[in-house]
Amino acid sequence: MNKKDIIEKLNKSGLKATHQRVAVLDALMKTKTHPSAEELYKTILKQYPTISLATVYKTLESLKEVGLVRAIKTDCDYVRYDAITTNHFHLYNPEQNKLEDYYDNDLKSIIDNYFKNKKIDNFEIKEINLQLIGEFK
Amino acid sequence: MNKKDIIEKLNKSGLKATHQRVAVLDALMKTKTHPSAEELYKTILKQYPTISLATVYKTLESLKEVGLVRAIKTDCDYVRYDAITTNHFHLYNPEQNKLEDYYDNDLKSIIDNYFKNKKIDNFEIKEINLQLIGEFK
DNA sequence: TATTAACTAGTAACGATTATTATTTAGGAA
DNA sequence: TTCCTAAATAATAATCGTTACTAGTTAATA
Repeated sequence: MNKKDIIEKLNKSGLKATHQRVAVLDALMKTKTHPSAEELYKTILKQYPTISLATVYKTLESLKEVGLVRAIKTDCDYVRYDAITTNHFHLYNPEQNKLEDYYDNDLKSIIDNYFKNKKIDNFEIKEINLQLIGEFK
Repeated sequence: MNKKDIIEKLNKSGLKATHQRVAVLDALMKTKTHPSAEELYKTILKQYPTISLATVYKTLESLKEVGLVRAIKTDCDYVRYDAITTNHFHLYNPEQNKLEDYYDNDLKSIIDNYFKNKKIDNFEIKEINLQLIGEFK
């Protein structure tokens, strides 16, 4: 995705398309490692040496609020981020601290269909968060 | 579950059955709110006024290592704990910061069966972590 | 181009968690 | 039972990811 598209994405979400926000969203969309704010900051510094770590945090928070970005909590002690593309799940290994996307439309359908029929008392599902813990081979 | 059973549980797991560990496990098993270490500490203080917060943290870590306790990460900024009984899922609302157990053997079977047939390349599942985000009514 | 609300940089502060260390204790051996 | 010792705890300092603060800057609109 090029810069124009990113700027449009931001504007559509009601956020000012600042250089910093474009840089953060761009960097996050380009990686598959689900970086922390700090990792993202270090990456962005190479292209944008004056950006502040606090800005990266604040930007991620703003992007999260408008739904362009998702925070992923794992067993590790910092938050990792995910540029939202489509519904997917995650594979995680705590020893390696490795986190990967897992796309599985079949499983997604199965779970979605399940909850179409089975309603939970006193709870309305907005989002399904599935993390598979295990070992990468 | 009474104290004797808790002590046995600890011994079976290879942990010394100290008063502190019994108190922590007992308190965690008695609640359904999935408390944080600090909340648990405050609860335990009433019965055990000399226990230290650091001990609660360390104890939870030990119990987690042997599989008697599970850490639950949510959108909120602290870790919540769960005395493991049987496989279950969680319902969570970020605004209310409310976290509840969700038992659903049907869904559990569906997912387990799904992964009996469908293997993920280069990944062996050890545990399935499902959080349903939504609104309590 | 001028205006201004929104945003950012730099840094201090916060708070959940972990590390440290002197003291205490659980559980096995004598 | 008493003794012994490795393991655990209490108290508190330190850590570190994240957030708050504030003076200065900028994107977007007229």
